[in-house]
Amino acid sequence: MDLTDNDDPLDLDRQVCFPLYAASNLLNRLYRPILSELGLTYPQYLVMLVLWKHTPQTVGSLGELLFLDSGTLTPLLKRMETGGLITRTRDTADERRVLIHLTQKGRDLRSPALRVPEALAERLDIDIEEVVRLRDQVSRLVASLHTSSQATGSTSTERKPC
Amino acid sequence: MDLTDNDDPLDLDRQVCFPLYAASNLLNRLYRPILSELGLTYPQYLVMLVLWKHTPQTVGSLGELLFLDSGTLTPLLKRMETGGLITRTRDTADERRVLIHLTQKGRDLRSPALRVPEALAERLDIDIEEVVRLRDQVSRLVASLHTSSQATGSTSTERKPC
DNA sequence: TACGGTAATATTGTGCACAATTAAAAATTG
DNA sequence: CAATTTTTAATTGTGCACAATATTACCGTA
Repeated sequence: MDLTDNDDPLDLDRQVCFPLYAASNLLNRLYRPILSELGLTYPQYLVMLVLWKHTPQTVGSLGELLFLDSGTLTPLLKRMETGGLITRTRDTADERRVLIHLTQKGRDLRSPALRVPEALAERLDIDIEEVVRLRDQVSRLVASLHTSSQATGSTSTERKPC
Repeated sequence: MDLTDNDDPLDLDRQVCFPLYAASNLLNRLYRPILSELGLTYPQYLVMLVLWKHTPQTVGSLGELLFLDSGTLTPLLKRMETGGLITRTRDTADERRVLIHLTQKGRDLRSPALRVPEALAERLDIDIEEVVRLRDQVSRLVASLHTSSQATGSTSTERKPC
């Protein structure tokens, strides 16, 4: 039953990526009914988190912060524009850029969204200390993944399986 | 700069779910070119991991192991059948079930797939100890998410934000 | 001031992921 | 055994996620 007591590199229990994949799916499933009351999907909620912090953003700046590209963001932002949460306008100073601004409706959504974290917490059942550790460890992985996706070369000697 | 030095519950850096979401996307992006050489996507690779371990499976048993439902698996398995990796046949003993068997081509794919973990490891740059800790912590989260998605009631007093 | 190169966004096509619904077979129960 | 309920998978419709490509705008230089 020990997860490490196994020498098959293709055993599901030895995979690092599968728990991350499963956790992401399960969390999305948990968020869905909560966010649907606000008329948001999870990636749309992430865009709102960024915009509530600092406006305007461009498609590119959102993509850097959320690790998404225009192929994902452009249609997503169009749906949010249709929903009346944001505006998409070409930057007159640089016509290549598209500026994303919040509408009043988008700003007003922040207040009810403040209850989202606790609504989610009600559906979970984990020690808060462990969650903070988990967050910081996954964040380090994300940072590592982000840099390794840019530079193919590596300097470390210690490597790891996934 | 401290991630915890912040009292805004809607700050992106305080989210637990966002790093998991980002890590899942980034890992999938990393797997893609490696698995495409085998003609697999990441969820298809997970199905193969299960089938290489034990055959046959049903749509339901695969769904339980991978936390996916028939809406995702049915079209995915049809593509794998079209690709010649598996067969889908109704269970004669219980006509509701669909049995998933490996074809010879599917079995033969295991040998080249043995190199997938190391191919992925080459593109990462993390200490192996930390990865094992991460895997076990995320696995506990997945277990917790799995149970909390079934039973709405909870007994713990300590809750956590996300 | 054309022009080659680069940067930012949009488009296209494929494959998930899921809620909600449907369909059919099996199990249960009166 | 007939009616009801449950189980299993498929279908439908929406929204990501991404690679590859296209489009348009900026930028530098000769």
